[in-house]
Amino acid sequence: MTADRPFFITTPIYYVNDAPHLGHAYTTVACDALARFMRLDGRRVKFLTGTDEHGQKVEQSARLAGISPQQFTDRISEAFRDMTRLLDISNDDFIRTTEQRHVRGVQALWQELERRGEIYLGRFAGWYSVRDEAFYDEGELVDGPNGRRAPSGAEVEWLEEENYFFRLSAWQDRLLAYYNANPDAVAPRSRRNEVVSFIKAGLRDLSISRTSFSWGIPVPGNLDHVIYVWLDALANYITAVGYPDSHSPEFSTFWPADIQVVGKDIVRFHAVYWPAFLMAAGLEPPRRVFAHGWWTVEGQKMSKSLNNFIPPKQLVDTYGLDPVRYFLLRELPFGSDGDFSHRAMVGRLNGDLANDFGNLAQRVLVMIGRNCDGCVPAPGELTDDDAALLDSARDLLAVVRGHMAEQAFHLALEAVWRVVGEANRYVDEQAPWVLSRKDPARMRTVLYALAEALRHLAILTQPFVPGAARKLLDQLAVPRRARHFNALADAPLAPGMRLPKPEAIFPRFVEAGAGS
RNA sequence: GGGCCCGUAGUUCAGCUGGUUAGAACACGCCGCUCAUAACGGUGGAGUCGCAGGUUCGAAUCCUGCCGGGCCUACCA
Repeated sequence: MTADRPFFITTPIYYVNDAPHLGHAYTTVACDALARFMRLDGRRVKFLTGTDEHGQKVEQSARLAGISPQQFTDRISEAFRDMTRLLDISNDDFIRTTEQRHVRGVQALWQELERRGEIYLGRFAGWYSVRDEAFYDEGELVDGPNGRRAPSGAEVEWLEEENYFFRLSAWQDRLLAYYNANPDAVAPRSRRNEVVSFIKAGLRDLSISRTSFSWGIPVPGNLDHVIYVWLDALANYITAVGYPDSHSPEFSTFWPADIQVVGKDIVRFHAVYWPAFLMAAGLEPPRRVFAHGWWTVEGQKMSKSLNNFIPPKQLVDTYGLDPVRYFLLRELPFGSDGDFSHRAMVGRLNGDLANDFGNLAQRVLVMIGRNCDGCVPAPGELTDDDAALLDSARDLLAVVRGHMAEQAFHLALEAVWRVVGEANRYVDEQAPWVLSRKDPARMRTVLYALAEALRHLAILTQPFVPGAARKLLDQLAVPRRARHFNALADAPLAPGMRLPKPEAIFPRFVEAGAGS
């Protein structure tokens, strides 16, 4: 038993410059599935998400909108909270970098780094792009029509700033040693290799303060500077568990995080800077940083020019929440890039969900309703066929658990659906509609085996399609307290239990305008 | 420029350290069933394994070159 072993999982905190879209939904849903899985498996989970609210771009966007940065940030941050409700996200906390607990924690982290001699005051000079909020090397600039530009095409200007620096260069060897000793600390493997070769290429000290804008956390002891947004943002993962009070029960229980899920674009911040900051402050790095891939939409990259960012609300309104969650987790290996298309979405929804799983539940429950007085039937002696089906269902937890330990959602779901397929074959082979006339006792055994298989499937799919799984468990009259993974083996369906009238858990998607 | 990855049935992809007729899912054809959300089950056809060489008794699987596509290469969710 994994009694109460803590599990801390985080999404990135989302930058409030953008409205929530498919990409944010993806990261968040993946974390939610993992968090729900671990809770059902008996772990004590803390699942954190939130918003990143400082920086020059936010300051500018607020000015454009004619409101204060705080008002601006309140508004967008709320949109992300709306998204968690929309997607039925089970986060235990939602942190904002403008909150007092965070500001205090970041300043404490700064002072700790300073005390340990990891920070020094220097000068930074380079080509700066306001739009990108980034400095570029001479060699990175490209020639444009109006002079030299950033690789992104943004205008650049020569800027010299007094900056505080973090001694990142001093951590190169220790980072390499860490990743050698912990080969799974960055996943998937290809990302780890990228990170390692990046570190091997040599690390320069990192500028960690800015004087060109003020919407940020002030540097303790020097109010001309605000703390660089990444040092600010990354720290949310520890300020949310109580840092700087590193002896608090919350902190010692949950830090280091078990897994921090990020998009592949920000893997370097999380796998190079972040562990360096932590080690420099005397703290442990996260156990794993997992970088997932990017979605295209109908074969095209999501971009501002195409304006094809899909709002999560639109997806849920069109397909329903559970189908969207299922699609995101089933369609491609976590870590790979993929394409979101209407055609593929409907294929999964009607194929996997409605036809395979939903219809299986329906045909079994309807037969029970008609032939067993609407009560869980009492089984007789089991045949080898019955036992084979039940064994497959019972073996599923271990298989799924193994895949979830590696964040292989698509394999976990594939394994579950193999049993769905097996159950459908079993229905056809046993033909309970024939048995209802010829051998009612045998029919009851068959329907019991099917109902019990359904119970396993419903319990195991809770992390992925919580709404539909809940409906199915209700229809099987499984009590709320018997829905965790221990109940799989401990609480089989009780014959005689009255079942409610069955109702489709995954309605088919019918194209608008499709003839009747 | 440097580093890394990929190119396998109509489509999306599996094929680990080389070894009998190259697999799955979806789509398609045929058959069965009729409990069910016109769902389910069975069965079948379909591939020059990017191209050209090489190593080997034997390569989709190793090596070289070429063509095509992608990713990383320092402060941008």
